[in-house]
Amino acid sequence: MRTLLDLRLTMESGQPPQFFWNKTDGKYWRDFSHGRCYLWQSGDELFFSGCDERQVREFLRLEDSLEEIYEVLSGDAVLAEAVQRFRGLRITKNDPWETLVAFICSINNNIPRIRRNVQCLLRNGQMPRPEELAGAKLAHAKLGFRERYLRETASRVSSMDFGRIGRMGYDEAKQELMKLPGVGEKVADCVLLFGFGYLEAFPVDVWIHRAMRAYYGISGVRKIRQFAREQWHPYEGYAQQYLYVLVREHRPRV
DNA sequence: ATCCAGGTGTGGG
DNA sequence: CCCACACATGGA
Repeated sequence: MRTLLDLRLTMESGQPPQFFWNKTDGKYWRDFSHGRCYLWQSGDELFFSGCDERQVREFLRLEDSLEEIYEVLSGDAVLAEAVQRFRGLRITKNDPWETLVAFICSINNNIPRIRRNVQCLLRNGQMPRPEELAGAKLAHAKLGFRERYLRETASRVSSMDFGRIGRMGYDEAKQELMKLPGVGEKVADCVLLFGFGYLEAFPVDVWIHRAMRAYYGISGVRKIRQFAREQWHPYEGYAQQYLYVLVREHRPRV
C-alpha cells in the first residue's frame, strides 16, 4: 500500500502504539485474538500481515488528508517547519479502554516506564476488560500511586456504557471522562484524541507547555488551549503531535 | 543526592 | 482564578 506515512515516527512518538506494540527487525507487531499482526514500511510502501487492510487504514488513520491538515497547520512558521521535518507523522486510532489505561499509567511518568507498566498489565497481548482489571492483582505492574486510580476507574467503567462517550460532542465527552478518578484534563484529551478519535483534542503536558512558551511565548493551560483552537481548529490534535516531537527533539528524552 | 517524567487531587490564598 | 504540595517508581 502506498501512502503518505512515516511509520517509525507514528509508532514511536509517544502515542499508544509505543506502549502496546513491539518491534523486531524493523517490523512492528502485536498479538490479537486472531493472531499476530505485523506492520512494516520499505521506501514509501506500507506492508502488513495478519490483519486486514480495513483495520490498518483505521488504526493509522490513512483516510486523514495530511495535505489538507498541513494547510491548516502551516499558518505559522513553527508548525510550517515541523510538518516539513516530520512529514508523514499521523495520529493513531486506538482502542478507547486501552488508551485510558495507558494514559492513567502515564501520570507523572516517563515513556519507557509507561510501556513497562502497560506491558505488565497485558494478558496474552490483550488488555483485560474493565471488570477483569477491577479485580486483578496489580502489584506486579508497579504502578505506584496510579494503581488506585486504575482500579477505581476500571470498576466505574465496568458498570457504564464506555462507548457512549464516543458518540458525544467533544466538550460533553471530556466532561464525562473527567468524572473518572485519575482522569484530569490532560488524560481526558489523550483518550479523546488517541482512543475516540477527536482530532480537536489538544493534550497539554509538560512538553507542550515548554513548546508553547518557547515558540509562541504563551503560558497557562487556559491560554494555550484557546490559542490552539484559534490557530488550528479542527486539527488541534495533529498540531499537538507535531509540536510534541519538535520540542522533544531539542531536549534529550529520558 | 536531587531532579524529572505525555498529571491528578486537594487544600490554600 | 492561580499556586504549592504529596503521590510511587526508577533512570539520569
